[in-house]
This record gives sequence, structure tokens and C-alpha cells, in this order.
Amino acid sequence: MRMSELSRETEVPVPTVKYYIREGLLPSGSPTGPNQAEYGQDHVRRLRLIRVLREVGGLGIAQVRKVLEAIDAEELSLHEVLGRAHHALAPSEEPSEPSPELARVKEKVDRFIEDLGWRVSADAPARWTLAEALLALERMWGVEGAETFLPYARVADRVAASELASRPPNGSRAGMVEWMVVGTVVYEAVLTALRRLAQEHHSARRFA
Amino acid sequence: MRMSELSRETEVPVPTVKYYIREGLLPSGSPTGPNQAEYGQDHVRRLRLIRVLREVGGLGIAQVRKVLEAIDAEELSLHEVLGRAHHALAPSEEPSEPSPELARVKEKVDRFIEDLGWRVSADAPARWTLAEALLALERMWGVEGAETFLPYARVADRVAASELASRPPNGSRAGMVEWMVVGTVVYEAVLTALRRLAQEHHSARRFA
DNA sequence: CACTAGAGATAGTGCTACTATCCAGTCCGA
DNA sequence: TCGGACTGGATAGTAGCACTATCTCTAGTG
Repeated sequence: MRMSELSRETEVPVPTVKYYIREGLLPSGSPTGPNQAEYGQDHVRRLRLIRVLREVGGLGIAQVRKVLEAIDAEELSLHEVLGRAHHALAPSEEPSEPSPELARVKEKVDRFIEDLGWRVSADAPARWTLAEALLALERMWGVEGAETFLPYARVADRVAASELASRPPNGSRAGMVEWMVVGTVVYEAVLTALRRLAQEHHSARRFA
Repeated sequence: MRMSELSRETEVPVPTVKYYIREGLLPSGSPTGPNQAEYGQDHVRRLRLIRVLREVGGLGIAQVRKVLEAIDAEELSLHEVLGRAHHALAPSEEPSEPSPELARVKEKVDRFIEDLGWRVSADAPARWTLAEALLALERMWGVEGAETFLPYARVADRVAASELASRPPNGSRAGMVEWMVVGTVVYEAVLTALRRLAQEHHSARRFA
């Protein structure tokens, strides 16, 4: 398969494919001459994966690269791959110098997670996301304490438990890794979209 | 309060405040002279709201403006405000010319929503989000049909029902509207973050 | 053997969210 | 009352991102 066919198959413009290769998201084809190369089904799949992460997951190129690197790291356990993917997906890394206010609510969040009995790494970026959300809620509505999160935590726990129990159609390690990572991203979008639809449904029943 | 004080209070740089005023996100202060103006608590609150939508919700300036316009539209019912906010939040509007493939899965999604008994508007952007997600799942793993979404739909339904039943600390219409819209955005981030933590927890138990 | 197509390198584009500079006017302490 | 810091408003500049266009040289094709 030549590049133009790869492009047609995946509906990605040729210059964009070249760009992805330059950026290291996509391996170059196997050369068949000084200026010809051959692409295969692996390229199609990888390209589709990139587009899903970009368009459904809304990730930036740098994030996509990190996710792909995690997927490709054969020496990592599934748990480690998922952890790396989570780091890559996070909107907020640990701030270099968090404000005292933020540090304060972060402690509340940490204690909350502790109380749930969840064993998660101390540097999980989601902790900071929660802290920022809680700080905003405190400042604007005087919401006190992370207990507001409890119903969401229960729901998240149930969802995650059933997700981790599910298996991909293709049971190889590579297939499993892809399934886990893309599942995180795609079903996140699904859950968000469904929550909005459900909100509209209940809002109609209540206010309209 | 002068602009520099507003800036200090909210930790938003002065040029950025000016920018928000230019862009119509923030009303200008009441002038006390040819080049002096006075800002009040309303400005502080609105500015914080803008930052929450930007930083926790990850919205762009144009999206923030639409959300604020919905909040300010006194003549709309709560249900209408929420609908407008959802439109503003959506990553994907209806494509001008959807591919036949996408249109096909969109029909599956519509039927799925119908079967749930949810009454949501036919042009809800979340329908397209779901269609794109389903198309990606089909193409990469041969997932067939929107029934994959069922567990998520049940969870979303429960979450939304309890959310719509909750009341803000401040019960005025303006307070209620802010609460609903910001709640949509902030608790979405919360739910996402908690799902990731829960995934890590279960992944550790299973794979590590 | 003209001509389309391909690969790779380099440079340019359009958009977004700020950020910097400038200016005339104002405030305020010595 | 005067000088320096500060103000609001206008205009221009910047950095980052995700492509997109162009150029050059080479390969295959009717």
C-alpha cells in the first residue's frame, strides 16, 4: 500500500500523514527504493488510533505521542501502561508551586481517597484535578469538604470495576493494551455525552 | 475596587482582565471619570466563573461567551438555559455533510436513546459524539450496536437524576442557573477524574 | 518519454489566548 | 504643586498548535 492509498483508506490527508510520521506518531513505511515506501495494515490501524485519540478523545499531538509510547513499551505491565496513559491524558500535572489554598484542598482530596480505600499512586494527576474542582466549588458556593464527591465516586467505582473485567475481542497483549487505553478515552467521551443527555431528559421532566 | 485590586483578588493578570472585557465576557466597570472605573463583587464572581469554565472545564473563549450569554438570558427557562449550555459545551456540532458511515451509526444511537425512553431534542450534539465513538469502536474492534453503552447510560441516568434534584445554596434564579451550568462542567471533570482513579485502583488489584 | 505520483525537507498559514506597548489622564505623598 | 506610579482603553505583537503548501528529486506507467 502506498501513502495515497493509506490516506484514502483512513480519510486522512497525505500531508497530515507525513506530519504524523515527522512527529513520530506513525512509523515510516518500509522503503522499496530511494523515494518509495510500502505501508501495511499496521499503519492503517495506528492511523485510525491516532484519529480516535485526537477526535473522540480531544488529545493534543504531544499527548497522543505519550499514549502511543506507553502502548508500545513492551516491557511495561498492563497496570503501568494504564498509569502512563493516565498521566498523558491528564489536563493538569502537579503545579510547580501550588497556591496554599490549593494545597489545602488537595489534602482534603487525599484524605477522601484514603477513606474510600482506593490504592492509587500519590502523584496521580487526577488528584489535582479534583482539588481544583473542589476549590472552585468552595469559592463559589461555599461547598465544604470532598464528601460532595461521594456519589460520583461510587458510580466511578462501579463503572471502572466492570470495565477492567471486560476483555477485548483480540486477546493478545498488544490488543489488550490498546483496548484498555482507547477504552479509557472513548468510554470517557461516551459517559460524558450520556450524562448530558440524561441531564436534558431529567431537566425536561422537571422544568419544562 | 479598581482593576488592579480585581486582578489581585482573582489572581488574573490585568491584561487578561482587559482582554476578557474586550471579548465581552466581563462587563466593564462603572466609570468614575474619563479613565477610571469601579468594579464590584459581581465582577469578582463573574471573573471566577470564567476561570472555572476555562481551567476546570477546559472551554475556549467562544464557548465561555455562549455559556455566559445563556446564563444572562433572563427570558429563558431553566431547561432552555441548560440546553444552550450543552450546545456551547459540545465538542462536535452536527457535521455539515456527515459520511454515510457516520449517518448509519447515528441512526443506531438514535434508536438506542429512543429505547431508553429518554426525551431529548433531536439536534442534541451529544448524539453525534456518541455516533463518532461508536463508529470508532466498530472500526477498531468490531463492536456491534449501541448496546455497549447500556451500563454507562444507566449510571448517567442515576447521576443526572440526583444532580437535577439538588439545589444550590443560593436559591435565586440567577444562583440556580449558575449552579446548574457550572455543576455540569465541574462535576463532569470530577466524574472523569474519579473514574480514572477508580480504574487505577482496580487495575492495581488485577494486574499488579 | 511525457506525465502523474511519491517521498522527504522546509517553510508558511490560520487560529487562539493571551501579553506588551503606548497614550492621555488621574491620584497621591512629599 | 509636582513627579512618579497608576488607570482604562486602544493597538499591536507573541507563542503554541495542528496542520498545509511548496519544492526537489525520483519512480513507475501508458
